[in-house]
Amino acid sequence: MFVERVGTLTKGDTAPLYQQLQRVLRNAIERQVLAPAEALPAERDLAIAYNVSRVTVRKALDGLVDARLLTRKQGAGTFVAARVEKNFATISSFTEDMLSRGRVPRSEWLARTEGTVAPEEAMALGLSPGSQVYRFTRIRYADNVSMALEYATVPASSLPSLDAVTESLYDALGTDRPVRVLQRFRAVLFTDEQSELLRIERNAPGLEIERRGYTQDGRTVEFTKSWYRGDAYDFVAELNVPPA
Amino acid sequence: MFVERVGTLTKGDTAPLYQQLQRVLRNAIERQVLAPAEALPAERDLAIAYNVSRVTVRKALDGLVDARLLTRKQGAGTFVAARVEKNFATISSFTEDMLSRGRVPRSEWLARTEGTVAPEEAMALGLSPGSQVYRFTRIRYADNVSMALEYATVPASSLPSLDAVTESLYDALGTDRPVRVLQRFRAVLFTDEQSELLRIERNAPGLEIERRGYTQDGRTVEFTKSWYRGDAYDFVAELNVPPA
DNA sequence: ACCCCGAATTGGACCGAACCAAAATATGAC
DNA sequence: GTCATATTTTGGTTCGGTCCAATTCGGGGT
Repeated sequence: MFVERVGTLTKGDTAPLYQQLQRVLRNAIERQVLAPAEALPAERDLAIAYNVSRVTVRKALDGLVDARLLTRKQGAGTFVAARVEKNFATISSFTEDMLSRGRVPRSEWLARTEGTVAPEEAMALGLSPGSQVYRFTRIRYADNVSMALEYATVPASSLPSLDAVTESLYDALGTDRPVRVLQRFRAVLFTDEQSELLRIERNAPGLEIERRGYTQDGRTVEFTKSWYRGDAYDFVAELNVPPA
Repeated sequence: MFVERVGTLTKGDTAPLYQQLQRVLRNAIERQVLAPAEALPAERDLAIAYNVSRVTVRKALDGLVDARLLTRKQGAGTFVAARVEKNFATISSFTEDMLSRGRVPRSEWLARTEGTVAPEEAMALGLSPGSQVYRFTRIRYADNVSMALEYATVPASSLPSLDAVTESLYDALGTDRPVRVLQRFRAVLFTDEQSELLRIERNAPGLEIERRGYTQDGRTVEFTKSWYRGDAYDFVAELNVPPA
């Protein structure tokens, strides 16, 4: 039986059924209990097997389909994705990014100030002139190797205090953590001043990244400009086509 | 009445109801008939107003919510997103990218060959050794200004013939068009040879982009490595957090 | 063996209905 | 007026059904 192979829904679990089903299937796929390209039982059969309605099964599958773990073909069936791609891309802060690569992040503070929004910031953050903002300027290190210069601006309303930020800005933001960011990349040459701060040779190439972070409800909570060392940093991103 | 303000479902339209509802709402939002932060009628009321079931209303809203056009708050209501961001990011080929910026794309072919996969390509494309591939090498221009050097590799099985590609590779791919791409960015210095091809000064910064394109069903159909001029090209991307 | 066609299977779209949980609002006590 | 509390409103989850459309597959005919 399918249920025995992949696992059952935990009795007593208060989470929504469709999420439980998702978890069970996701696990099975990740540990290859369900082989790539393998067909799942029909939705109607899954519903019977797990004793839930087909609507619930579909809602569970919906999530896994747009997480790219499954593919559906009308008339044919639902299949485990042929090639399960890793959790690539999907935003992360510098801190999290480094940790996920097995490196130790560290920051050297250059400045940490409170002030009134500058015009450019007001535009980017969608704030009215005169609003208070916090600014954070840091040199970022990974395993004690300088990686980037970072200038972050955050609305004062999104942080309890100026020194709420220790290492990770995103941790400090808490519920105001961005769920979505827009980034602009371009290649530049480091200025002499920047080279000195990062202690790298002059005229080295750098990746200039401008980032705007948005909360769930669409507020802008982060405007960050950074310069990454071209020789030490790769940025990986996933893009999708618009849904037609 | 709400329906009069935003529009009605077209009678006789054979498209699924939830898609029609989506279209109507999307239009209203885009042309500001529905103001940002404005609350929509309750789902139950929408269902009555449009004479569809609440399930259908929810399915329509679901789509708009994760397209960031709406936000939902349990107990409170559904609201037009405060800040409607443009269709940023969301992959496009060089051709489409340039057209959307109002520039005229052009290519200068350096090579167009057929051959057997190289080890690096086989790995990237997930092909077995010995498979046939097409390779396309071009200099890309926008408004007759050189923008990038591009080396693309595609499985022969995804294209009818080597010369199916005229300007846009993605057009030629047809149904095998990627719906998702993974990109790696890094900043580098152009080599002397590259500088010469692009007719730019030596030691200029460039954006090195490695791209893998995936079709709907997870097959890799594109492996492209390109070098963009740092002074002429900005790349914008949208990232999301994983769904927990 | 091969090909065409109808039947069975499978996902896709919809419906009406019910109950839960969070948020907003009305109510009443102080 | 103020504040705690009950009620209402709103989205969130789940059910059992029905019909449609793409795909697959078994038969029958050649």
